[in-house]
Amino acid sequence: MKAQPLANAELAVMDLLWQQDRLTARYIREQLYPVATKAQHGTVQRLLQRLEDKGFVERDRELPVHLFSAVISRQAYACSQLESLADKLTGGSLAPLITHMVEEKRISRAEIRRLRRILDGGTDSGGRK
Amino acid sequence: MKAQPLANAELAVMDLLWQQDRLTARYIREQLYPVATKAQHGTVQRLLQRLEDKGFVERDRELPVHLFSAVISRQAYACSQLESLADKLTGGSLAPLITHMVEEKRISRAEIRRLRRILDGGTDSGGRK
DNA sequence: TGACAGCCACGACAGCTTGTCGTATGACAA
DNA sequence: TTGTCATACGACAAGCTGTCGTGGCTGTCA
Repeated sequence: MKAQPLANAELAVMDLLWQQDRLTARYIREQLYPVATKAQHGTVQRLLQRLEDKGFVERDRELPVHLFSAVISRQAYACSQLESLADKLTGGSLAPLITHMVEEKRISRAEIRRLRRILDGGTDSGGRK
Repeated sequence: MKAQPLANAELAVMDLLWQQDRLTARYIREQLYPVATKAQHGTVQRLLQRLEDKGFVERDRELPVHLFSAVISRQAYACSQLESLADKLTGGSLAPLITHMVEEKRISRAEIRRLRRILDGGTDSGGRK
């Protein structure tokens, strides 16, 4: 799953959809523009439509007021971004990235412990590429 | 170190500078545009100048033909991109990213072993945040 | 010295994306 | 019928990216 990157305003919309599924455009507008002028209706609709075009958002057209929901999860998106980062910079491998972060002490010990626990779980279940 | 993202053509230049330090603009042009028309001189110069403005590249003006070199390493750049990715998507933590990748089996067992070895080294040396 | 080649500096431009706005249209209730 | 709300979509400015062209400087060679 190769997801193209999201721009800022788009990410803000996705953030809402990742917090709560099935939102109306109106609710999203209220969150993003608390003091809404008239025009911002259209802005949010535009963002939602583009996100739908890109395959990030799905809309339920049952009711006249559509309900929007995220197609891919935040973690799946983050993961795909991480993969494309690794592809571009380190030949697809995470090791050089993590190595550098550990050497530069940009990961706390707590985080390192947490990561190790995750990786320990990873080989138990017989990870196949 | 918060490095802004690099565009494709810029990344191609950096790739060359990460492979060999101290290159002339001419050499870079020959690599990027093997069948160079006249105009591509300027293109490469432009890219190099923008990279210099952004702080990615340093130029040695000693000789009339400048020598260019990368200011930040590939790994440092990759690391900063990874951090900004984590900041935007997972509150700055790597754990959710890695968790998802392990669960979805997007990391091979060999890679997991390699990562664990890196992390084991990380706590020995008493990592301070 | 003069002509020429190679390089640097920089202005300019088209194409694309992003965020925004305005308008047209349709559904529905008072 | 009129007003309200939502969708659909055309349009646009701003920013970034990749590209090109021109002008100016420096060095070499006849």
